[in-house]
Amino acid sequence: MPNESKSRTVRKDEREAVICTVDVVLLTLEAGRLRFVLVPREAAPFKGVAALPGGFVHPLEDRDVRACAERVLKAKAGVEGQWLEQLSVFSGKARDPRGWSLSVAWFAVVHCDLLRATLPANAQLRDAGDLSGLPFDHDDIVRAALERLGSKSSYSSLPAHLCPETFTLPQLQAVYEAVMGEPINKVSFRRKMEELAFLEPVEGGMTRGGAHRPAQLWRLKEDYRARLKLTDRGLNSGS
Amino acid sequence: MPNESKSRTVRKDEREAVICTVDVVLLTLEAGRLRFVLVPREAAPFKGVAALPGGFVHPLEDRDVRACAERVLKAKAGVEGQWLEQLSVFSGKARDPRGWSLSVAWFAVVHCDLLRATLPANAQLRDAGDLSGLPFDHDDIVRAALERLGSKSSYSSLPAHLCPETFTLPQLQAVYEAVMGEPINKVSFRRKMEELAFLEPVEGGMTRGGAHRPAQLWRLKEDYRARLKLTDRGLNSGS
DNA sequence: AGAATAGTGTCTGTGAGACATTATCTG
DNA sequence: CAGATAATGTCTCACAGACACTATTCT
Repeated sequence: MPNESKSRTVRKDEREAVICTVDVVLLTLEAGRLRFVLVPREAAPFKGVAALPGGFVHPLEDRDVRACAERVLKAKAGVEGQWLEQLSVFSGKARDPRGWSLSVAWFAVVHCDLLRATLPANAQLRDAGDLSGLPFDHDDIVRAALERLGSKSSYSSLPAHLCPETFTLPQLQAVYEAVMGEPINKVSFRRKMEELAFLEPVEGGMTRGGAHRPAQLWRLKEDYRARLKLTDRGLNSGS
Repeated sequence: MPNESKSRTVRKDEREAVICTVDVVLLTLEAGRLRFVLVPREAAPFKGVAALPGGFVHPLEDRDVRACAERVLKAKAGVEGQWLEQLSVFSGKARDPRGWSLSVAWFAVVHCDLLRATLPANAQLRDAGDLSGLPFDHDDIVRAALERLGSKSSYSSLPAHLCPETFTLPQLQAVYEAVMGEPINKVSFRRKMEELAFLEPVEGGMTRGGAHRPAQLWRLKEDYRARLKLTDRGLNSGS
């Protein structure tokens, strides 16, 4: 950390300044497809272009970069987010025409109903397969987020945050399959869910289902719900 | 990214500035024990205190934060490092008495002979179990590095970088065990190594061993040696 | 020969996937 | 009752660990 070589001191002139920002890949699952949020940029560069929700780090307002990401998420996408996890830092001279920049990239996950309820009108949901036309290195950031999502999902409670409050096991399985991009064995899936034990059954089947046997409803156990605050266990620590 | 809320613009006064730094946890294995490098801080705060090798991000010199970490590693520990991987960002107002700071933490790995050869005289190797007296939040950073090391090791080629150029399988197994903190089944270990296929045998056994059967020497295949440049696959991307 | 460690062959239990069967709804 | 999907029981195969045995050196 702050160990300055003695020949130089902290200079604050334009050329030395580091532009510190945060970018969030906010993912959701809608109609079985992964999508992420883009909002039009309010200022130059790339003014008006659809970009990841992001913003400068504000030392006076933000307790740390996590708080900064939460603030940006709330301001740009109107969402609190149910899962927020640090991805990686993207940095360098080339990525931002204004100069040398450092962006702490995050990835977040919400259920699409929650998202739709508060998403600003000018925001768009882009299909995860389409990374065309993104400004800066936002395509790289989205790719990193998708990769992380895939690798983190088998098996954590993460994908359950793409579901509504309550859900059936077949629904949840479909989400896992969408996120990991491959079919899962039904029996194995159920065994795994039971073993991991972060689900609890809800009273009352799924009566209004259709012409078939109703399914049991489940929800995340209490401990696994308040993700935003408690994330950052395991690999990713720090804020 | 850079989407500034319209009520404020980038102000460069002291209170708004973000202190951008890099800190590296440089790990090695010596006499079967994990150790990490500490160097005395050259300037206030904590002048003279043993701290992680670190320094300010220099936009004029550093291509990106990875290059910055490499520069710091070279300057403070005299080492090029064989594995360098982004850990996480540590940030906030409290961690540095000078003000709101953002440190990109890295973890690096070297063989102890290489390290000892160029380590500055004022540096020290601290046992991984001893996190006492570290300045800033360096104890948190080291903890994160150790956790990452443990979780990333089973089974990647990472621990092999804690070995000399050539090594025997029993030696390598001991390294894995030290890093993961638990004994490994010999047969499983060998099966795994063969399956992962990043090792190749070296001509000539380990004749001068002792009163027992000599062991085959192995080394990392070409592709797995130049780690510094190629890392950042899988989870951690960006720089 | 005996001690010590390297390296290999084989057995077994665990767990994941495939498949089949039973259960429960609607029309 | 037929059709549809949920839920569960069971078989098999792959794999990881345990154990035992063989191999090769030095004293």
